[in-house]
Amino acid sequence: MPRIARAQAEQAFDERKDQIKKAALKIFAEKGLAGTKMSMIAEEAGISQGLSYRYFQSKDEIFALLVEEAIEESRNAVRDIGSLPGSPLEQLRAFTLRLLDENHKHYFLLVQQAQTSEGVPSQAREAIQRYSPQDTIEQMIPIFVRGQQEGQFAEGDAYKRLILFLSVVTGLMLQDAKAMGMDWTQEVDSLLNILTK
Amino acid sequence: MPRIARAQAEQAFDERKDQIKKAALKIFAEKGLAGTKMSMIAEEAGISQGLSYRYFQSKDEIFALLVEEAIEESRNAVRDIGSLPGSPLEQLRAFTLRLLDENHKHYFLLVQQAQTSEGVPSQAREAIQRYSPQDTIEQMIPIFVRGQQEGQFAEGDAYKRLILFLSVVTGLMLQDAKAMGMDWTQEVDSLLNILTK
DNA sequence: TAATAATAAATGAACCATTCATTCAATAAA
DNA sequence: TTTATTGAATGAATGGTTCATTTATTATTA
Repeated sequence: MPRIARAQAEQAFDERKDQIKKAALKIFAEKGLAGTKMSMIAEEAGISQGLSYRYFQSKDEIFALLVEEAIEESRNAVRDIGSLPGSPLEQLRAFTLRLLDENHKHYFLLVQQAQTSEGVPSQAREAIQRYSPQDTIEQMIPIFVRGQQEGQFAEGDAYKRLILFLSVVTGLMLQDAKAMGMDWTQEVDSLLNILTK
Repeated sequence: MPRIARAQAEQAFDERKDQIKKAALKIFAEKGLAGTKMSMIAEEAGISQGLSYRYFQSKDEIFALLVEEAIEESRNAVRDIGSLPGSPLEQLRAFTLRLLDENHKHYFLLVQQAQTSEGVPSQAREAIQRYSPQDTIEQMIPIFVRGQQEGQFAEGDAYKRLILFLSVVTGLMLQDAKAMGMDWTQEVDSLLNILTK
C-alpha cells in the first residue's frame, strides 16, 4: 500500500475518533455516565449504533479517556491564570470566560459528573483522586490576595470566597447545560461582583 | 376497635408515610428520578426494601406527590416575598435564606430535576407545566424595580438579572447537595452582590 | 481506462447480562 | 388474630455489545 494512502487512512481514522470523542464529551457532560446511552453518542456524532466499537473498546474506556483529558485541561487553565495579562480582576474574568466556553465547559462538567456519580470506571476514579480541587483553589489564591492588596477585591477569607465563586460558576454551567441555553458569558461581570467590593 | 387505638394506628401510619416521603424527597432531589433506587429510599428511611409499598402504590406515585408539594411550597415562598419586612434587599436576603434551608432546598432541587429529566410521570409533568417559572420571576420583578428606584440595586434588565441570580442560587444548591456540605447561608450576602451595585 | 478483486468502514437488528421496581412468603409486633 | 415489617425472589425492561451483512474505498489486472 502506498504510504500516502496509508497516511490518509490514518488521518481519517483519527478524525472519526475525535468526532466520536467530541460527541461523547457533550453527552457525558450533560447526562452523566449512567444517563448517557451509546445510542445517544452515536446520534450526536451522526453515526450508527455499533460504529463506536471500531474506535473504542467500551463506553467506560471513552469516559475514562475523556476524564483524563478534562483534568489535563483544567490543570492548564488554572496553571495559566497567573500569567494572563491585566489586573487580578481582568485575569479572573479571562479565566472565567475561558471556563465558560463550550469546550472547557463540557470538560469541567464531565469532571463534576465523574466526581459525584457512582459506577465510575476505576481508571477515571484514580485520575480524579490524583487531581485535587484544593490545588485548584490554592493556585488561585495569590491572584485574589493581590486583588485585595490593590483594593479591588473584598476583604475576608480568600479561600471561602474562591470556593463560593467557583461553585457559582460550576453551578451555573450545570444549570445551563441542562436547561435553556442562555449565554452567561455576558453576565460574567455581574458574577465577579461576588468577589469585588 | 376502640376509637383511641384506631386513631393511634392512623397516626402511626401517617408518621411512617411522612418518614418515607422525607427520605424520598432527599434522595430524589439529590439523584433525580432515574438515579434514585427504591432501595436508597428505604435505606435513608431506615426501613426494609419492600415496606414503602404498603404506603405508596409506586415509585412514580411518590415522585409525583412530592413534585406537587414542592410546587406548592415554591409558590408560597415567592408569593410571600413581597410581604416580608424590610428593604427590597432584606426581602431578597430573607427569601434566599428560606430557599437555602434544608427542606426548601430539597423541594427546589426536586422541581429542577423534574424539569430537566425525561421519563417523568405524567402527573408530575402536568403539575410542572401548570407552574411556570416565568411567573416566579415576574412576581419578583417589582421587588427588584423598587430596589433600583431606591438606588440599592444595579441598573439594567431586571429580568435577566433575576434569572442570573436564581440560577446561581439553584446552581449552588445543586452543587452543595452533591458535593461537600458547606454552609452557604453565610455567603448569601456575597451572592446578593450580583444584584446590588 | 475499465473491470474486477480486496480491504476497510459502516450499519442496525439481535443478544443477553444486569439492574431494579415490585411482589410475596415468612416472621415479628401489637 | 391482625397488622407491620422484612428481605429474598421475580420478571420485565434497559442498554452495552456483538456480528452478519451492506456499502464505500482502494488496489490490481488486462
